[in-house]
Amino acid sequence: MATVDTSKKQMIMEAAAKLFRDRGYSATSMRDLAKAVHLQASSLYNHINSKQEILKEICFHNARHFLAGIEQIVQEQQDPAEQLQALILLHLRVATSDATSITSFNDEWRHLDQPELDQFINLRKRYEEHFRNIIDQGIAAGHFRKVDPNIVMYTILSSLRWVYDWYRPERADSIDEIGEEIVALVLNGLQH
Amino acid sequence: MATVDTSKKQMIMEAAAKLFRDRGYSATSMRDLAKAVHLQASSLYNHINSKQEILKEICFHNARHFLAGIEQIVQEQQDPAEQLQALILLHLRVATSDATSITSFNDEWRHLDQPELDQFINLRKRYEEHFRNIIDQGIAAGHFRKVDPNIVMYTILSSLRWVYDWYRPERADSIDEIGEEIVALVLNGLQH
DNA sequence: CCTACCGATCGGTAGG
DNA sequence: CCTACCGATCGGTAGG
Repeated sequence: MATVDTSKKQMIMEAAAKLFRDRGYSATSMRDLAKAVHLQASSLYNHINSKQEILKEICFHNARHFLAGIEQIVQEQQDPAEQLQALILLHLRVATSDATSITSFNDEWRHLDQPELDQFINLRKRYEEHFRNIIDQGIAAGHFRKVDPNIVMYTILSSLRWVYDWYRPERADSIDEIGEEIVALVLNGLQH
Repeated sequence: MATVDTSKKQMIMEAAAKLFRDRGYSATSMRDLAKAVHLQASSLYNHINSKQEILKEICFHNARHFLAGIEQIVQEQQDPAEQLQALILLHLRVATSDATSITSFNDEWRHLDQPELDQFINLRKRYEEHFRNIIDQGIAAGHFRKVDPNIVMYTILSSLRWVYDWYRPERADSIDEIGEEIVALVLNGLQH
């Protein structure tokens, strides 16, 4: 007995991610969420402990995913240009497998309470340091032009972020084609 | 008599933009806003009509600003590469002159009620059509590689969007230097 | 998993 | 510009 419980929690988590993405954390009420999974608001608390807890799980699940991904890339790939390409594909792969949750992760983390807020920001900083290192090494090795690593990093990260809001699986272009275009744009630029 | 009223409303609007940026529209209460301008919540309503109205003014002020800007660029500049460069500088100029309001414009417009929500989305569409036209013409004239105009547009728009969150006037780099780096990155790419 | 309900807070109004 | 207050809604609990 008591085996479907985890899947019910999963359903709640996914409905919450969708609502957080569409309306934001603050504008989503527990009654909205309850309605989405056909429960009374009070019944949600048999599966989750609080609204904050849902946000925490979404944010840290994705943060760990990205951090583990970039650490693997840094270990496996040697060439900075290849690392950068793998990084872009990592973002796109995560985006397509878990698009709703990642938008909450991107936009709603600021509603985390302390101390989780600081913990989250630290995970993000660790990720960004890896990212900057890749660019620094690309410059040092002469593969990249002498650019500001911060500007390049934020330009790439934000262009990938947009894909989550914008990409719809029904579209003709596969996500790989979009990835290749972004990689080409960043590496080779727009001009002939 | 009654002359300082407009400046008091301005103070409220600016405080609201800052709060909307930092906490989001829904998580900002009228009591928060009142405290920021040293009033009682009820006294706000001598200067503004509703919380929605504040959001409306912020969103449409910026939307009109961008639309007018791109229409002027399209008329004045001939070369697509120059138009693109002028467009990037437009975004950065708006960002530095009105950084807080623009973040609300970017992130909080979804909390607009109807029919303003649809009106806003239409303004945005008109802006994006101009943007795509510039890229299309650049490709047709042979100035740009054969890229997906949508991907290029969103990559550029989102990389500029990030600057608002990230740029602090105290920093060493001037906004023009950042702009030049982004223009160079988009036009020439990262690789040697 | 539900009914019934809690104290707190919300956007906004009445009236001066 | 304030005091006093409205009905609605919030996240969450008690108890079964």
